[in-house]
This record gives sequence, structure tokens and C-alpha cells, in this order.
Amino acid sequence: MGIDLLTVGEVAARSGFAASALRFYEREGLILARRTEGGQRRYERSVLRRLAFIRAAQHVGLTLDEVRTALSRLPASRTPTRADWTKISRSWRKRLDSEIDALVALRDGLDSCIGCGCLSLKTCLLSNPHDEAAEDGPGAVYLPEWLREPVPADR
Amino acid sequence: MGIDLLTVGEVAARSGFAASALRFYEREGLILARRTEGGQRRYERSVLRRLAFIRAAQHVGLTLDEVRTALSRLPASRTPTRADWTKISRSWRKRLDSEIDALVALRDGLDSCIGCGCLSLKTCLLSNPHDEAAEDGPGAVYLPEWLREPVPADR
DNA sequence: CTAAGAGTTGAAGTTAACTTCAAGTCAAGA
DNA sequence: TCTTGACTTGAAGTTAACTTCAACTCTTAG
Repeated sequence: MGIDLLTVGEVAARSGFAASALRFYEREGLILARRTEGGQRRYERSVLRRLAFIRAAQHVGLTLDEVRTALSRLPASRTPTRADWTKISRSWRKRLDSEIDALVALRDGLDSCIGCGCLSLKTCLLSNPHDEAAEDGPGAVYLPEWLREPVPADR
Repeated sequence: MGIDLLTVGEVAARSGFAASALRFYEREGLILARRTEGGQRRYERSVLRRLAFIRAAQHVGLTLDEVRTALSRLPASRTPTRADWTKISRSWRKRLDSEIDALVALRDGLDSCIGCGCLSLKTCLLSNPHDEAAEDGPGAVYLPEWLREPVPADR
């Protein structure tokens, strides 16, 4: 019954991360732990917020490397405030927006393109009334970048 | 100048996949190639459509394993028609929709939650007027599954 | 015919993000 | 005090999806 510090098992249970992941994150410098005299880890409660941040960041698509960078912008001297956390997660909004945009573009592209069965959005869009003879031209502006590249015409 | 069959280099250039990836896909049973007398690969043009499918599927978030399964539903006896391709990619729509939904939920969740700095959407939402004493209750219905799980209260 | 660029192979390497293992050591309730 | 479950470590293993390597062999323009 930790009045203040949590064992690795408690943190694992409350954060949803496996204990092995917590050790891994510690080695990677994402979280910290004190030690008992016997060498066991004891976590401050604030690690839970840090872990919640990590989980959310991963779902936004950040790598652990990016998470480490983001976390390093937190003040080391004092316990981070709400404002501190808010600041570093604001940037997710942009990232989420563009991820959503890309997926929506793909979905809508499929709507119009799968109908013709060609599976080449580029060709599809090139063959529509707007651009007539754009053999290797700019392609449709609203497509995500990866769709504008190589997809060739078939047969 | 292949009148009909393409070399691995040509397919690489036209598909955007590295030659090593094409060899890999062949080993994995995702694509096929004939051989010259000397043992070099020669691809039919239809492999380009197959590769376009693979690329798109990956961006929808399918693993190669799932792609292989999807491709195995194509008719082996004849060259796949538009309808064949259409059929197997229709299912992406659902997947894309739910991916988009999850990201939008996260984005909107962040909008309301980052403001308070708690980084625990669950707690945040539990503290709103609708559910009062739901300590470990169902949580908000519109959140993606992964957000409803472990995120603990802090401090 | 020949040079050289393109292609071939199996095996091993890469990266991210962890997990598993073996062989112990700690902590704490009865 | 003792027992037992929780915890410790470094090293090695895992999975996906490829890439890189070394040492050859083909193909083809000239």
C-alpha cells in the first residue's frame, strides 16, 4: 500500500503498460524511477501522466524518439503544470488534421475510383474533364502525396 | 524494349517499389514472374495493377498478410476484371471510415481535454455533467476503444 | 564478339518497440 | 522468521517489411 510511491507492478496495472515496457522506457530515458535500498523501482505518481502522454502520442503516430523529444521540452526543475502539457500536445492537432485529411482524400478517391476498377487514382483523375492531356503533370491537388507518385497505367 | 514482358528494373521504375521489394513480394507469394532461359524475371503488365493494389492497401493499413489474403480471392484462372478488383477493395471503405472516426474522436477529444491539461480524456469526460459517479463506468461512447482502457487519474 | 550495365541467389543485416528468459534478490504478511 | 509473490539484471529473441551484401551470370548495344 504505497502512500506515495508506486511499484512497477502498480504502475503497470494503472497505466496499462507491461512492466517490461516500463523498464524499456526507463532505459530509453522516457520515464524515471527512484530505487529502494534493495534496488527495486519506486515511481512517483506523476509518471502516470507521463505514460498517459506517451500512450496518446503513440496513437497520434509519434515514434518514441519524437515522444522523447517532446518530453524533453518539459521543465525538468519543477513538476509540469497543465500549461506545460497543453503546450507540447497542441502540435498534435496539426498532425491529426493532416492525417485525417489524407485518409478522407483516400476514401473519397476510392469512392470515385473503385467504381471504375482501375485502382489508379491518378489515371482516374487525369481522365476526368478537368485535366486533359497531363501525361505526367501535377495530378489532382487534393490527393495525399503518396498517391501522386508512381501508380502507372495498366494494359 | 519489352513488347509485352517487363524486366524487374522496369517494374521497379513504373511501380515505385524497389527491386528488392519485388523479389520479396514474389517470395511471399504476392506477385508472380516468369523467367527467361537465363533465369531472369519477366513480368506481365498485370503485375502493375497488383502492385498498385498492394501500395494502396498498405496505405489503408493492411499488413502484407492481409494483402495476400485479399489477393488470394482474385480468380486464378483468368485475368481479374474491374469487378474483381472492385469487390476486394470495397471493404476498405469500412476500415477507412472507422480509422477516420477514431482520429476525429481523438482530435476533438484533445480539443476539449488538452485545454484542461489533464491528458486523461476519460477522467475529463467523466467529470462532465452527464455521468456523475461513474468511477469505472462505461466512459463516453464516442471515444475510440484504446482511449477507454487504462488511462488512470493522476495526483 | 564483347564490355558493362542489369539481373541472380541465399544469407545476413536493419529498425522499432518491445518481450522473454534464466538465474537470482527483495519485501512483507502470517 | 519464513515463505512466496514481486522484482532485478543483461542478453537474446520477436515481428514486419524490407535492404544490403558478395559473388556471380545475363542480355544487349555497338
